[in-house]
Amino acid sequence: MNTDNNSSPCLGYLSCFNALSKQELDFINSKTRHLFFKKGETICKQGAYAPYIVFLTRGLVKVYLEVDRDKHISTHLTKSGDFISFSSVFNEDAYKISATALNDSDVCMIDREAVIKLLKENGDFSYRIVSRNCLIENRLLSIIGNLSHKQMAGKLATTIIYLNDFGYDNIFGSLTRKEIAEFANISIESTVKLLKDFENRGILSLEGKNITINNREILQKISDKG
Amino acid sequence: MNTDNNSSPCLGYLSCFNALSKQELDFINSKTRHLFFKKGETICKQGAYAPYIVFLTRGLVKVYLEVDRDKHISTHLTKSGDFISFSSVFNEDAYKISATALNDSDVCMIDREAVIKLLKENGDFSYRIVSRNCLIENRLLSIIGNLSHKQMAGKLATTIIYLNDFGYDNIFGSLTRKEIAEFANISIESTVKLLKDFENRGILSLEGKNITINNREILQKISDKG
DNA sequence: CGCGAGCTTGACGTTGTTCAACTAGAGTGG
DNA sequence: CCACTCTAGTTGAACAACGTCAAGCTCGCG
Repeated sequence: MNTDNNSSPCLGYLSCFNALSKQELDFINSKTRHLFFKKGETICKQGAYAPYIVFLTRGLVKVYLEVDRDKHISTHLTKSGDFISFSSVFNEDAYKISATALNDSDVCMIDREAVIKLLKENGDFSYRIVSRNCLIENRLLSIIGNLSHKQMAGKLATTIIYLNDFGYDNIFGSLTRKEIAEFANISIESTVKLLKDFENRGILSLEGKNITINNREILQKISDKG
Repeated sequence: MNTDNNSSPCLGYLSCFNALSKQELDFINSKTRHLFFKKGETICKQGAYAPYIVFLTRGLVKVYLEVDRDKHISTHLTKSGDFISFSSVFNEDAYKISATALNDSDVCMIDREAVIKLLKENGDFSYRIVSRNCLIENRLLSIIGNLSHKQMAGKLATTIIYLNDFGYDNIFGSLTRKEIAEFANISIESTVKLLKDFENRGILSLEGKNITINNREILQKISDKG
């Protein structure tokens, strides 16, 4: 982990921050620290003191819950231009989630008090935050739907579609089988077996880490019906 | 379902709405419809067009996902003074969840455009909404944690603690076994058997619908360790 | 060339759902 | 006031799904 203290206005061009005036942007930039994380490094640790709101400007990050010492479940990916942890910072002083860099990443740590001040003063800014948080809520609800009734094949199909559509170049190259399993919330072994099964049925192709979807419709059907 | 069109300022004394000026309150009240729902009636239907933000002023409501024709999973309860559906209404025009009255309930249906207007204009109001949404997000994360790794006993214990601590008088009197099962996300039969098991171990007492916790510590331990 | 992490495979046991049957109580109509 | 029915609750047995274990494989890297 490396500290880089130039306060370039890296937030300026990004949607939520568009609502800010030049003055407000300067203010928030003065309260921001810019950090670099190498692939594999932990950016947020669930349970740790959380004085910052974390924002990703470059890279790829997985966000996950640590439900037990060795049991993780990934909820979503984050790419440049989105918050890694927003709500974690609000109601209590601890991160509710952990986040790890899947690729080298640049991150802004923004002082939470500064964000709170802006939220209270700038309605347009907070409106955008509310709207963005609602998207996350939808995502979490859909995860709950998946976990609660789908069986393995459906969970994995849903996961592959999510990852594939996330819009990051060669996403599967950045993920191990274990990480895919943690998104699908099934065991590594089941993940491997099912991937092979999908391949045998012509639904997708495996080539090392890479996964190519050949029959999107069937995959979607498996995802839908559980 | 019964319409009651007097526009009493029923929102005035409630936390999020405290941020509003007299003028803003009048405005929001003029955009609000007051409805009565009998026990058992559906207040929101997942997938339906959602032009209103729904707010509960009296009663008890369960909020749940319909993951399949006959498979429901309850995410949380709502009592007077909280929103039933807030985020559902934001990003897309459909409710992401369903809600049913467990007891007779009074509800406000607030025009979403009016709320959006206030969010943009009143930073203090939107700040409170952001903060409240973060609580929901935490709740959803904890549900994901439960679903993803706990086994039956842990799920049920967690559920009983949640329901018991919700702070509604004689809560279990308002819930069927099926509804408890839908909170715990296990089958009705397993719910019944486990409840009896807990009773045999002296952890709780069953008397008809009523459930009394006798040994909170053990229940908490079962909930924690899964 | 050898080591280790990640990956793959099959066998086995556990968990929890499903099914089927039965009971209790609440509401209904004769 | 008593059968009758319908729903909610209860119980046990059988089965399927899935995780765990154990073993072997492969590939990249020192």
